[in-house]
Amino acid sequence: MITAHLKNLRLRSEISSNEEQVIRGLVAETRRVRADEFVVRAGEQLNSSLLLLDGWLVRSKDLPSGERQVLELHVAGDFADLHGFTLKRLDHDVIAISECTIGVVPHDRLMDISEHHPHLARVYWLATNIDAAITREMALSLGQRSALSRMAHLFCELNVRLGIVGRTSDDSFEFPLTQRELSECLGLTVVHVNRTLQELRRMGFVEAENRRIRIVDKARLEALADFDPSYLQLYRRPL
Amino acid sequence: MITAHLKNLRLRSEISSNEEQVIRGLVAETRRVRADEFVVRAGEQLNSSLLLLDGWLVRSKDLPSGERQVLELHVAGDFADLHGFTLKRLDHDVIAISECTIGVVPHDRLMDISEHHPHLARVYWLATNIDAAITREMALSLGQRSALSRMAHLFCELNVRLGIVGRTSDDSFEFPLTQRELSECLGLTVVHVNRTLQELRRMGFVEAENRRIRIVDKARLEALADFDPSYLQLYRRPL
DNA sequence: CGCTGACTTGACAATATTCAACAGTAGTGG
DNA sequence: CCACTACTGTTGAATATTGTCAAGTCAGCG
Repeated sequence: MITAHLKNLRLRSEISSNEEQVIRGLVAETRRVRADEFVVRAGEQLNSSLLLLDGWLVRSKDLPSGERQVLELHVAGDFADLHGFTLKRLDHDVIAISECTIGVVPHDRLMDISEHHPHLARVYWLATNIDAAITREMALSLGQRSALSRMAHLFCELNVRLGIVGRTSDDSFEFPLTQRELSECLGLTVVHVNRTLQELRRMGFVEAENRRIRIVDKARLEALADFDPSYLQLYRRPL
Repeated sequence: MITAHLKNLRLRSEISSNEEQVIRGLVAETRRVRADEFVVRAGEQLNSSLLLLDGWLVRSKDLPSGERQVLELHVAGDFADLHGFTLKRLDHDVIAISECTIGVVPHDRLMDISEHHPHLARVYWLATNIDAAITREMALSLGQRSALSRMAHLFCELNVRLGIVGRTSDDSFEFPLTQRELSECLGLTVVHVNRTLQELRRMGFVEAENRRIRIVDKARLEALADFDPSYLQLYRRPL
């Protein structure tokens, strides 16, 4: 299960077999959570971080008025709150979208990496920085892209990220979000998401049914989305 | 000049005098850049990071169609691209808004911290994570807040961040952005920013003239913005 | 069978954008 | 010193995009 996580790391930098052993020793226990469960609440004091082994999580923030914005979607292999190691209290909630299997990583094991494995510490620093890059791209979407382009962009990104961890087949992937949840990702209302999704279908760019997205015309979808995956840092670098 | 930077760090965690010496030795050279100059371009290979000593910088991304979104505003004391140390290529540009003084920090000095000063390495990891939290709050603004509330929120945030580094007096601060640049921060058109700013003035919440913002009614501005500064992590924690 | 939640549709309203124009200011160069 | 240019801020009118409200279908489930 942790292989998805290793794929993510190895795509971006060299991991020695010794480091692999350290990584394999990170998870102290495995938790199973149900859909819609709050996994971490904003402001709560943390002493462990969560490695998502299977399922979907979101980071989200609420306004007092009740509106919710999803700031990042997490899939298998992602560290959902590695930034909690230094922040100690998150500024956002972490909520399960589907049933999830989560590896609990105590902060003292991350502290051990920080103290004794500087290269691996940089690998994980990089991981939080890639995370931030994904959030920046989302902010660009929210600020500048139209509803149609925004939705297209999200599907393109997920197709790449799920591909890395072997969760796609032929540009299609499981997508457990309801249209309400999707609307919270895109900063739109449910009604408008419904219409936008229909438009993407009508144009023949995607199919969406049975909690599954299939990208039918990838080239045109990417053009519509202005999708350039370089923000995902899909290459190996020395650290 | 580096004292602003130290204030930012010390607000969030303990810095020993030995660590302070290391920090004071980070800047290899000082650069001066003019307003509107591109300081870093997206995709460019990096071997140093930039500590902003004075002036204003932005991180921004462009769409092929020419729209620009500012993803973060940087003021004195901020590391503008510390994440470049691990990323090696940024996903965004860094552009000077005003004339700036910038400390150039070679990556080999950061590497030295990573290898030999694990606590300080965590302090800087924390810094990039706080940065990401600021971006998340901006994404929340872009996705869920109205134009009026979004603008109010930005002013509240800047008032706090500038206050930390001693750049405010009595809830007022220099604000060198044009309305066009402000519109790129807020994901709005210039015309709409003009009207929104007038509305904030008309309501008696802020004054804005001569490249300066004065917050007149802070309590009501913060209420309008739903401003809760906890995402800025304004407390000292053990690391 | 009657709920409930997810998805869908239509009519209408609000928010923000576009386009066009003009005033004021600062800087440039003759 | 003045004409010229360019940029910034401002305003009005028309338009587009997205949101709101209300209602209805459909499937799954106790």
